[in-house]
Amino acid sequence: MSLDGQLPPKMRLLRAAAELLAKSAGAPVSTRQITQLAGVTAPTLYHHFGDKEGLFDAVVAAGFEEYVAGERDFAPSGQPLEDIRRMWDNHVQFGLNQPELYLVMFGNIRPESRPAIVADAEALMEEMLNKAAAAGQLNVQPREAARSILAANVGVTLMLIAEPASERNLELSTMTRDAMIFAVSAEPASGPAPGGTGKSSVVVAAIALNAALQASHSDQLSSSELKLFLEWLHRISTSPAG
Amino acid sequence: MSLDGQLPPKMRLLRAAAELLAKSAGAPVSTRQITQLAGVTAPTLYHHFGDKEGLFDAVVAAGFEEYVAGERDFAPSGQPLEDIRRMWDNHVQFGLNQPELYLVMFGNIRPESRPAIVADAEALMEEMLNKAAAAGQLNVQPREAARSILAANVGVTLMLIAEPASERNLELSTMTRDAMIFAVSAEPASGPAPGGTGKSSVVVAAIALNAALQASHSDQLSSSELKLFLEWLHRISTSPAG
DNA sequence: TCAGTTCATATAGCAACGCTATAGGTGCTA
DNA sequence: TAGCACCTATAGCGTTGCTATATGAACTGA
Repeated sequence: MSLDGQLPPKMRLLRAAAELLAKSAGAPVSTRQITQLAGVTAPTLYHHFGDKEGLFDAVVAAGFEEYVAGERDFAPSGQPLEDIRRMWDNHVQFGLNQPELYLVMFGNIRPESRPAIVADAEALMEEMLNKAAAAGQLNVQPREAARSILAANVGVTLMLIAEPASERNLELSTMTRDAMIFAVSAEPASGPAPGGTGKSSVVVAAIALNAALQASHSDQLSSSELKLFLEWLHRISTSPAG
Repeated sequence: MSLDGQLPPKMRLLRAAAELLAKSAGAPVSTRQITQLAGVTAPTLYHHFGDKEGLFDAVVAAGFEEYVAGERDFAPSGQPLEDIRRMWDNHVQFGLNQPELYLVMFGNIRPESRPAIVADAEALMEEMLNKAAAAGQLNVQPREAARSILAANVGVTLMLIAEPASERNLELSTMTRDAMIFAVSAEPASGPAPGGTGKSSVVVAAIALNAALQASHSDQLSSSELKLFLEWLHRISTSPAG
């Protein structure tokens, strides 16, 4: 029940802290747990890391190496915005794979004291956005874009971590991701714009849906279902009190 | 040095906790501090609130009242999306005005345990988005839109709180805000949804009708008919591509 | 070779923490 | 007046982060 291999105590402390942090389902990890698992006593921890936070910072630094490695671990696709998309997804996945570590890294917010890790992550994203800017694909400054995208990325990841694993819906991530990337990109808008000048009445909405259904050929309903659906739609849209 | 007015101990505890929380610049607040300021002893706290977290939850509940009041404290502009914008700004301002309280409310993330406050805030935003949907101004489900917008809103607010007050740049907020609102909106002049996956007018119309039906109480269909009708409507409005 | 110095670890314990077993006081109802 | 429910206090438990002090090991210079 101890990590007393040949490694020096400093390493054993780091590994013990990381391991306990990963296993502790949100519960706080005590220095006594850590030192016991590492097979050392309290003063050793404070000799090497100053205090508990110093140890955690060191663990975070190691975690950040892994994070950065993940963020770089794919060949540039040649499309910077596509790479940003992958960075986003990697960020979310990192958070979901190691939620405790992620919370220490990005969730441990204190007023007026910015974790260094956030600045690093921003720099990483800004670097990638610079390529997009160089390719004329950005309509805002890379730094502002990076801050904005990262803020949303962290917000989404925190939300997903807070949800029960069974209810997690990654569509929240992809939707927010594409919204942010689209907003900073300079791609010329193309395609038809849906018309939605309707008022809030049920009747108007039903009529609009009716017209839209007639025009398109949606196959979400079978023909018999569609027939009945249209009949009800008609009944609603001819309702006197909308 | 104590809040021992005529108020009952329960109230004094609540006020003491709120006051210490507001003043403690990020530092943790102990139960001993709270009980001393309130002029009571430890068991009183645990009698009324169960444990420390229960007391904090009560403080948060009071804070949430204030938050909700702020979110509703403006006359509806008639333009739901403009109201969403104001909700966003109010959210950020609330966080910057009371960072400690905000961090307890939205920053205290633990894996797999969602703060009730988040669900409430989502419901609040979803309510507003329903109006936008009813007006045909949304191209995604109000619930998904609310989750996405709120996630980004929280992320931005946390980032701003973490920054030194002198460096805070609210443009981060407005930029992210407009990006999110634009992404979920179906405004004609605005172009298609991000990524080129524009929703067809059928989907927009179906979402609008759905919202309108929820809002009104049309009796044109029987309850069993309505149930099936809504199910089909859902199938249409979640269709991957019109 | 050996005293002097530095580094690294252990023993033991402090103050503060969240929390509680137990008991006493208060005010209401019967 | 008796009984009961509610509320608060005394005192203290176990755990927390951290440290004053001491001991051993390794290196250094004469």
